[in-house]
Amino acid sequence: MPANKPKKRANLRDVASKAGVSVATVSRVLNTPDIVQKKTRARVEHAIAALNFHPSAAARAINSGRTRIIGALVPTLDNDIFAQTLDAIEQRLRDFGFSLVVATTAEDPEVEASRAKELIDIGVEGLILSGTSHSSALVALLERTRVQAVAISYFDPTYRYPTIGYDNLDAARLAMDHLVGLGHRRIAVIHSPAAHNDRTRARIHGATTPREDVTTACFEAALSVAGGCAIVDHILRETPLFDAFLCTTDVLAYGVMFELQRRGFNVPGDVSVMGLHDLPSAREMVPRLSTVRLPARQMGRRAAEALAQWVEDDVKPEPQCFACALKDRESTQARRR
Amino acid sequence: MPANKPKKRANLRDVASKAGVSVATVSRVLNTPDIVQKKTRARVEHAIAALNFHPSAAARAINSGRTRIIGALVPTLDNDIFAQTLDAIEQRLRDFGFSLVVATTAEDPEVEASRAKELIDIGVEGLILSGTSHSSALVALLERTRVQAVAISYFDPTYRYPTIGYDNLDAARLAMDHLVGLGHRRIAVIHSPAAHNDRTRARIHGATTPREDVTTACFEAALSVAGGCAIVDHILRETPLFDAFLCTTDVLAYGVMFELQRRGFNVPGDVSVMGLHDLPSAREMVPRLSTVRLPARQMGRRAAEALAQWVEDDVKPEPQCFACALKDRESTQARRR
DNA sequence: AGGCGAATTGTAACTAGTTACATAATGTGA
DNA sequence: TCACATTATGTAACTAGTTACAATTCGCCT
Repeated sequence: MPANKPKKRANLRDVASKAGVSVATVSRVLNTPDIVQKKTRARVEHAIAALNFHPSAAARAINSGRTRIIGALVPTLDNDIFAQTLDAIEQRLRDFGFSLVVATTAEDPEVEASRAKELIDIGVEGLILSGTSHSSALVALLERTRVQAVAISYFDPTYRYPTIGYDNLDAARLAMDHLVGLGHRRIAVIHSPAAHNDRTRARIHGATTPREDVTTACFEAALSVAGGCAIVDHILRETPLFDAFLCTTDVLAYGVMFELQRRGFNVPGDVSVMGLHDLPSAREMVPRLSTVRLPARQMGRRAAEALAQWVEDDVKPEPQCFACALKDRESTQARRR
Repeated sequence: MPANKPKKRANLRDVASKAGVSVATVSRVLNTPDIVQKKTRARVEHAIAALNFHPSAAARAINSGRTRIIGALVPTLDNDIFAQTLDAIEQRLRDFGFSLVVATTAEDPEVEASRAKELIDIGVEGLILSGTSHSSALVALLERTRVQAVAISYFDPTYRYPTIGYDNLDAARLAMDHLVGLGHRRIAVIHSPAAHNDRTRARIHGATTPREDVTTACFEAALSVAGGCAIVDHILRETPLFDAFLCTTDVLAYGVMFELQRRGFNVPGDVSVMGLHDLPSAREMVPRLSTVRLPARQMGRRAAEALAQWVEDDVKPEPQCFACALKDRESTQARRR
């Protein structure tokens, strides 16, 4: 068989020789078409089409030193806790001409560091991290590569990277204030695994700040609706019913509420349930879930634009704390006398 | 002020001269360290550390012609319909050494085509599409650039790109069979916007295939839990209660069920509700949602590995259809006589 | 017709790596 | 101690673009 054409992708030189012009002219047609004479341009464009030419992003990146890619490291894509934030990030990054690469960390700092390394290896110009619990390897890596990073879902103005988030402790306290204000005294705090998760720890902290006459008991559940169901099952096996359940995330609150209802308890008649996040369905369920609204979309938007501007114009963003808001709905009510 | 150091990122040449070796040696230390003498290697590594050197991904890509990036185009990240699939894709791609770039299309083929263009411009080696409704611009683009693509969430072995999904029509029919088998005769089909969405249309089609004695009425709702609530509100305003609601996605079923319950209807006592997807919380809610399980994770895994192998070894994957399974739970029951 | 300046286009040197091939250094056996 | 094979390293030419600068072309005015 005769050597069949290697069918290699055409490059700029191929186009230039086909069109009978120099590489510079082709490059101009690509980048500043208006400074090229119409006739020449047409010839080049014809050659481009004929050769099926597509410029190589890598070669461009090598010259500009820019990839216009931002990476986001999130614990998991498996539930919708990050959905709205990621959606907002992706859309806002686009406004600035950046693309988003996503990697999941499974809530493990070592995994996170290695994912970060991979992202940097593919050339991301900035990273969006979740929270502030990161391995020293990650910090060293960012230091070394001078890749910019912002941390979301947490607020700590003293942190080495700008944090763009909300006050988790305060959000939980807001929820607890509400429950205590309704007269509840024995409150179960249901939280997701707290290891390596400063956001969860802050929420637990906010929920368990000692208060007169109030007793709290913490229970760790798997971060899923099923996890919320399971922990209720566990609790009811061991303990008399609490006055109220404070869940550090809506996902758990869903499970808790479902399981309580399944067992015949009336929410909020027999027991109040609070969530934290205000996922889209929280206000649609029955009863509508009382929760603390986290500014997920706002935060995503702001983090995206802050990072984009940092990368683009080298203006380090200020840390920013968005307010959380109590959403008093139907899953909580005053304690029965 | 004296010319401050440009602080440019060090490159391979800098490292070479600092270590007193050639660029080839530095490259070897990076890629095949074992063929470099220990002493030399140590010297180079020291220089690398001293200069804070990190190889440029772009320069590597230019040589290998590889970026090891795969792009995924999904309608939205806003709800959790794609969460599990994306999670599975991301994880499986990692096994093959690929990263995932995500872009959202807002269910609009024109937007999709332009996002695809952007992804290809940043150098993705393959694309994961949702369904088979795509603009001719997108098809032409893929043709031109010879970027491989697989389509998920749909099965059509005749489609120009390999489809790795499930039979939407059949899934809906499965649900309808179940409802009809339970004796329901007046059935409302609640679906998300069908424009440009072959998956939704196939489901509607499957749900509305004429059957003796059965009447169906279709209602389009916004794709959200709130959309499901709103459509129930609308329906109850106009029409006597249906025997059953068949929702073409669990997200809508959640809303439908919540709103029915809120209005005092007993599900499934007064009316049955079926979903389609089997999202993680479907089996946890009260009553547990009867639905048809879509193989979201499996499909994501398979799509990722199929595309990875296609890109890597040039073996075009076979279309693949995963089975859907009826999940008969508590939100459906036989029609009251 | 010659000169000037603006508009186009071309040449070649960059960007930051990889790698084929050549060369140098070392080790081993006769 | 020489021959030969290994092993280690260097040189320079690649990859695919961008761009500073030089050269050419063209129109227009005198």
